[in-house]
Amino acid sequence: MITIYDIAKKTGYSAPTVSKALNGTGGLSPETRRKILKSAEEMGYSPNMTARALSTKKSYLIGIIFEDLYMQRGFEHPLFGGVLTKFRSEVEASGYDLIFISTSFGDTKVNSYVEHCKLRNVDAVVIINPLDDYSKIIELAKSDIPCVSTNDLVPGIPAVITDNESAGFDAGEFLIKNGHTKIAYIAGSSNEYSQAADERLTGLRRALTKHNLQLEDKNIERCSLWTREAGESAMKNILSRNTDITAVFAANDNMAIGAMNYCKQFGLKVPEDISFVGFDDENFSEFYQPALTTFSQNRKLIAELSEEILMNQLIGVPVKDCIRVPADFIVRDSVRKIC
Amino acid sequence: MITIYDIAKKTGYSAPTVSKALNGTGGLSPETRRKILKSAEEMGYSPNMTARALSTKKSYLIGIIFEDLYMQRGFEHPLFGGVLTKFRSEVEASGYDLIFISTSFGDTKVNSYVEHCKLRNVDAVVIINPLDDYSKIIELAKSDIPCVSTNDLVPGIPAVITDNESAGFDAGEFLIKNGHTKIAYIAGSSNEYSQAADERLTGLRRALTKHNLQLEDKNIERCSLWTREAGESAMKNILSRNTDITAVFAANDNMAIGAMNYCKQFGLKVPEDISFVGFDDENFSEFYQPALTTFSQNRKLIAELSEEILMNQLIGVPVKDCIRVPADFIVRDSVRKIC
DNA sequence: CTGAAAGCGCTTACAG
DNA sequence: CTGAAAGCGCTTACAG
Repeated sequence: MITIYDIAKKTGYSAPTVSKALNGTGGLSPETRRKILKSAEEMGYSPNMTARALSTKKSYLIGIIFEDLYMQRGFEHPLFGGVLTKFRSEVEASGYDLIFISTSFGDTKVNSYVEHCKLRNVDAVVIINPLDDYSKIIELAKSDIPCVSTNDLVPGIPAVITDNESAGFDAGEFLIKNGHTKIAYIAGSSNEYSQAADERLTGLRRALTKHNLQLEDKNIERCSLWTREAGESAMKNILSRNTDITAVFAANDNMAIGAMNYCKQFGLKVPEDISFVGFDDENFSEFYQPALTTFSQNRKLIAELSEEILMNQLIGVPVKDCIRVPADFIVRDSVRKIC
Repeated sequence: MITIYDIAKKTGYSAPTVSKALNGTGGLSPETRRKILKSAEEMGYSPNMTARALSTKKSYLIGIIFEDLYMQRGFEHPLFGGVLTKFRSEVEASGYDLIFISTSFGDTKVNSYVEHCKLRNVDAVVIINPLDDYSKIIELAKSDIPCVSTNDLVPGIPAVITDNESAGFDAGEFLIKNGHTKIAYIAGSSNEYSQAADERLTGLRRALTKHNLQLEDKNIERCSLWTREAGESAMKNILSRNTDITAVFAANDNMAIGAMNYCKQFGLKVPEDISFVGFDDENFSEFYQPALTTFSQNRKLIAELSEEILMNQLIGVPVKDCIRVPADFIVRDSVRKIC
């Protein structure tokens, strides 16, 4: 490993001068700067970020909070995986590296995101998806570490989130346009900070209201999970109360598929007897029979905008509290037009 | 931020003594150790890994090489995403953090994995999938940085890889058992370091030979990519030469689906007229019509074993050059039994 | 059992 | 324009 002292010795300058040449700071003469840079190049010098970080307090490290307890899909999660892929390429182009932040770190019993961030000296963090225990995110929001969130709306943390309400509205409009009036809604849980399920419902309601229709309570089913099994049991519950619905908006494709499977078992044909709209555009959704009509969240745009927000915070430019990103509606074969 | 000097001042001991207490090193009296630990706890001390790394040369950082130029699926890649998910949890339990390593780093024109590793002082690196330019991996293999690879076989780097040949053999046996004798093979490219496609072919050949059958050259199609489109054109080429094959082993599900789509277009029914076995068990494969018979690579085991190999290298325990991990065969509906 | 000294590789005032 | 000094937070010989 070659250091600035090696370069200093070789060129006859002092270490601080070498440092300034390398960083383009300080009023060095063009000549010395050139000589130092040339030697550095020849000697194959590369800086030690650890030492630099220690003295400047800037690590060029961005922490990633990425968990998926809940869908258990890890990096293959239909939204989070895609966001991370694009976020990584953006951040690397800006000269930062990505490090995973957890609530634990080996035997040093770190027990919070903030602590792990301090430990590693990260400059900022992107919250792609946190654990269920939001107290640790609140703690992070209150710290002085710049953050951005791509899924949750937490006070004090700028967010870039899919415009769920508009998507819900679009789903409603589409179903109504296709002649459906008795519509059901199924979704997983939401909480104070993660409200996608509620927002999609609000949008759906707005569309129905606009057309003087109603979403009856008995046609709404909320589960704690967002799994296929949850979709199945939600559908079962709805059909046990009410069999005259003609369409279902499911808040994710997983649940849609569980629900459609149940309908088929129940003796209903999809979409002849009952239509479906999902959410997420999982890569299996085009292959399900019938191919599922759904929404694709704009993962790339979410990643780009959140990276921009982080970088702006790092240079002190004010940022918006929350940017909503439209989802793309993908029409396939799971909705039937009824006259 | 509170440092060991703060603890030193508060307890009346020196910084080195505090350091020793915190690390459990040096022959401190139980009493001082207890007092220092207690104060550290009370003051909410957490160590600065950057400073520690600078003085010890140990960062507790594992570099991840993860690219997917080739399938363009990023973290959603059917093999790599799952390996990374599990690898991360293993490594974190061992007290290490994960950082992404690229061939570039901002304006400091880092241009190699080794350089990026030195920059960040990583203790070891896991190669989940590199870029096509293997010279940079060779350079890494020659460096003194401990590595493990989960997909490629590079001299000097221990590897944990799916037992592709056995899987190919199993695919062959299964097809033969179901009465197929005219079998085709389609796959993407391979190279010196990444030989999955060749290995699967070797296994298939071995099964055929065992039963005195032959895999004719005109029934083998190799593409540069592993995409759906590649599968489609491979199938087209084979059918243009020879229409009496009854089964195809495709080296990944993507290609299998492209090929099946082409067959359908061509007027062949799957599996009535032509049977298929794929590889990877993508999450859409169960939904394709017919549901695809395929292999699932054991991502969790690959991750566990490779983490173990890395940790062993870190403590100087000798490790194996290459461990092969069996893939699970998943029988669905895409192979027909012909009498 | 404890601490003074030096060092890890770098940068930032400050002086000249 | 250049360099001596001090410091970032920690650890490792070494001395007592």
